[in-house]
Amino acid sequence: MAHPSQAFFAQVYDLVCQVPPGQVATYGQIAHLLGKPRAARAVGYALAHLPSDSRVPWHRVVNQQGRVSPRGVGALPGDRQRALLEHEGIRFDADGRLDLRRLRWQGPDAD
DNA sequence: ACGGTGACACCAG
DNA sequence: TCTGGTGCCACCG
Repeated sequence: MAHPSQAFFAQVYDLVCQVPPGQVATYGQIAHLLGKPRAARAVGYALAHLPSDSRVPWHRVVNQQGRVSPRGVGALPGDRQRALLEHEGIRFDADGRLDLRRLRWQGPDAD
């Protein structure tokens, strides 16, 4: 919370914290739930700046294709996200995609 | 105030 | 389906 300037970040974190293990949300979905359907990119920006010691389940947020977004250039971090998800029982196909239709979080009202 | 940047989404070929 | 272009939003010098 805190300074109004960081209000958006706080809202993103609070919402992502509500995504239960074994389920996932998309950047656009988070933006929609925050009342800003066009802010998907900003959601990604917020998660990208999350401190490493954070308890926010950032790995449960994937892109609309159901794949973990490549970070940076050489980037192994994507593998880390995938590993965390697989640890929660989520399966990936040969193309590195998960079944969004089956795993997508239904929103704060659903849980 | 302004322009560049990024873990995106959407649409046209 | 995949790829490239475009729009969008918040943040940072």
